[in-house]
Amino acid sequence: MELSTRYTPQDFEKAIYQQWLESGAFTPGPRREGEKTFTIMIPPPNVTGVLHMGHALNGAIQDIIVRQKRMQGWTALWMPGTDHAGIATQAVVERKLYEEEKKTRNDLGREAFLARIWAWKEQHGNYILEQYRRLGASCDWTRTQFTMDEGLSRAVRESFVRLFEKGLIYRGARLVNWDCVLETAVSDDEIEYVARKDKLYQIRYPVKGRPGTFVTVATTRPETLLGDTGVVVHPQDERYTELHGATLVVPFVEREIPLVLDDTVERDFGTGAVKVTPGHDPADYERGARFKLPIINLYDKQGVLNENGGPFAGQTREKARVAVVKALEELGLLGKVEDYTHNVALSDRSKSAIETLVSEQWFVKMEPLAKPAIDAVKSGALKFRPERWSKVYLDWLENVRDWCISRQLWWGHQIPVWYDEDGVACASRTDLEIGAPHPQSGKPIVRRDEDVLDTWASSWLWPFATLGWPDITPDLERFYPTQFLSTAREIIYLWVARMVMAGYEFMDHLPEGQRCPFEVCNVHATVLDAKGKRMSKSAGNGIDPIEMIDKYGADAVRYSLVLLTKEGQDVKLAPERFEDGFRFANKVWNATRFVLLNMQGERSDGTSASAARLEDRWILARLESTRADVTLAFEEYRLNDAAKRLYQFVWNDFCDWYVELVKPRLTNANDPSAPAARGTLARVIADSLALLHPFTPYLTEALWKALHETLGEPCGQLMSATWPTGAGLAADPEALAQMQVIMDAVVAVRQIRNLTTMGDRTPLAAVIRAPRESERAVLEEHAATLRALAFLESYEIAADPAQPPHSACGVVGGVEIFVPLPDSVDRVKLKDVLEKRVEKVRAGMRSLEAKLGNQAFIERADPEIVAEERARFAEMGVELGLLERNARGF
RNA sequence: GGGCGAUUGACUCAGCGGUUAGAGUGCCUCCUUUACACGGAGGAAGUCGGGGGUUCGAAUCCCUCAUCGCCCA
Repeated sequence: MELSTRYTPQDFEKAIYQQWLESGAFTPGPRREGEKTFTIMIPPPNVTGVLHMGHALNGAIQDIIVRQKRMQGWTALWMPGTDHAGIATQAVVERKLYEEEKKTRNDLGREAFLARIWAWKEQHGNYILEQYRRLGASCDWTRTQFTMDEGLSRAVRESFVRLFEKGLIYRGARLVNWDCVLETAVSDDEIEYVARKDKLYQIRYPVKGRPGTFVTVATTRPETLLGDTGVVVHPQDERYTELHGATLVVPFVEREIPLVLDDTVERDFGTGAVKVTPGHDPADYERGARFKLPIINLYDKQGVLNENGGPFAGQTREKARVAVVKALEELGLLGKVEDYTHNVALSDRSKSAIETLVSEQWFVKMEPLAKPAIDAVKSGALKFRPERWSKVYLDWLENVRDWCISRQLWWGHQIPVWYDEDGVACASRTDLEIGAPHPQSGKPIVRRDEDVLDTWASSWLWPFATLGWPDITPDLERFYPTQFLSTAREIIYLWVARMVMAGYEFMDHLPEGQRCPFEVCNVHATVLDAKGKRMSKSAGNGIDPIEMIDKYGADAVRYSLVLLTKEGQDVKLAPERFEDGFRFANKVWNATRFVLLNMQGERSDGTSASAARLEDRWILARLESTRADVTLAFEEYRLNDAAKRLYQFVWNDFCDWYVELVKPRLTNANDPSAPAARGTLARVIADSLALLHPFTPYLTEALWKALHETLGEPCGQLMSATWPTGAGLAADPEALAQMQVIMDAVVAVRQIRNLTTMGDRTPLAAVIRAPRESERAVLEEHAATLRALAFLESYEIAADPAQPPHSACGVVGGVEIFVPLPDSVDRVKLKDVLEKRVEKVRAGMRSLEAKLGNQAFIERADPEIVAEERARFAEMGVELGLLERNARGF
């Protein structure tokens, strides 16, 4: 296979993905005796979703991990799917219906409308999963799940009925967040807070029986005064002492309400008097409950004032606000009106202001479910990465509130509850007929609950419902519990905590210790834009991952993201950052190309060839330490460390040094060490491709094939190959130390070349003074290597040779390298360099000297450290001596 | 309002108790040497946000302040 000189991912990514799919390697094979399974459940994206950079990052993380485990021989499963995103999807289809046909869902009726949503889902619902494929995701697509599919639906119903029967589900009138546009309750988590410039209105409440006396309160929502049932002040607030026990009168509706003493009031805020509207504010609701204040509901489902609105009944919230303010002004009850910026709660979906109101909803009692989920983290059964997120998780669970699970929507799992004529509810695993007898009361069933369940009421079952639960299927037994979950921080409560609760609650066929749905919860970085702001659709500052994949290739996108994100640390991302990964991919491509061009159709065993030279041993030792480091990093899910290590190995060790070292051996046809060089090249590049494969799967897969074709070796695909084991490799500290001497010497000569602006090719002679046997022996033995890399024409190595006249000097440890220069070359810069280094080493020695002269250090520091510092001091002394002597020599 | 994180060369980030503080990009000089100019060689560039403290020793631990940001309410 001929490789182009440039890395062009567009040429092969699609074909390789197709090859993987056809090979069936994404699907775990048949069950094997003693197999270890490794499962990742994808956080199911919304069916309406479009891949954003957070998905891309998270997708890359999951794929990298699952691919590496697969290569290590685990039975690896990455389970894909989508959720039905109740409100979001219904809203999309409703909008479309209105735009195209000017119809509402009510025009169609429930059944016909649901058919429309299904049709939409069939057509568009796979979009985001297709995008995951572009990324290279090795999900088992044969198992793709959707939360509205039959399997998940059965699980949802089973879980509901079980909780209902246990008394953990109840119906009650509670304060809920109401979306007046979509006309449904929404959970706390479907709300976003937006800072908005508004007005703070002061309102004066007349005190009953004391004309001319008022209590002034401040509010941003003056229309809610119609629902006020009290005003609170702090008992110690002297401004109100004489009004204790007074009764106030709500304007317009003439309701008499008490002035209540409450020591939780912040005296310093505003006027110190606070109106209480228990029907429409969560804090007021609690306060109202404590003082047994009545609850008045002002609004209907659309946010229009009802009969309790007195003269304002029939107006919308917005209109009523204006009208109330105007009327207050006319009555002289309006005080100061100030500009005020505060956070307004908006519905995620409709972006309308959330109204808080009391309504009948279904709730799940969370406290009993939370307990095992708390223990899971406390006992270490579940670990967060980074660890600090466990605190966020625990805080939420320890203060958990009951979960409002009913939604006034059509798209979703309809609540499996039926009522008899008295309104007695029962939950059922099978549908009940209207008219059939109620299982408890025996009276005829008259209706089914119309509402559907919150989407999270299905996705919290994801880790086991996707594996077949409520049946205890072979898949469930094989893949549950899973090992790794990776997600965004904002759904730690929404999803992660609930999945853990569900695991403990429903996996009761397993012993307690095996119920937690995953061992590790990885909380990935948040992707910010170049200015450090969160990427969002509304801000329009997002970078489209697919656009980046088109431009740079999926491998570059994956690698760049991982290179950029240290575990969980937020990342500022500009589109140009993807060039990092692209350049690296190009480097890998060309390094492999170099190897292929030099192979001679065979793969000699570089690791045992007698002609192996120092650089061969060195690069193999570097390969081994890289392999070990990368493998360990994977075990600890430190992908950033692994990616950086590989970058450094491939680019610096292999390309910059080894390939250059080996070139002369390859071009010389008679060099007996050429086969060893070729063998080493093949070994290193093959292992490098394998180690890189999880990060850059497409590129390495393509190169793997090319390599083996060139070698004439049969090979399977890389994604199914074995993770490098390090067989035949050794740490070889001797080779590492010896190469270091050579490399330092090469760099010293190069520095001289650059400083004297002599080109790389100008032939130079060198005289090397190496009084120490250890260094001299290495330099003598590998003089040819040094000569080749430093482009030396001649060289002389001795313990104490004479310094040639008019020469430059480089000092490396105890070694001096003299390079005689033509008279035309100005040596001033060389002197500067030496003097600068003298200063630097002196400074280093001064601080070391102070340290070693400090009695406390000698006595209290670790003796090993003291010995090390002494040795370092001595070594620096040697170097300083040489530097000083040579600096003086100018 | 509560919690968390960040602050290290021009930029993006590593380093988290003992280094003469690192990398990539950018910048400067040189090099078209047959893997790659999406390249190679060399170089300049940082009092590690401010102030206290702990320690023989602090970029690293503690306190505090400031700025930016994220999550939650």
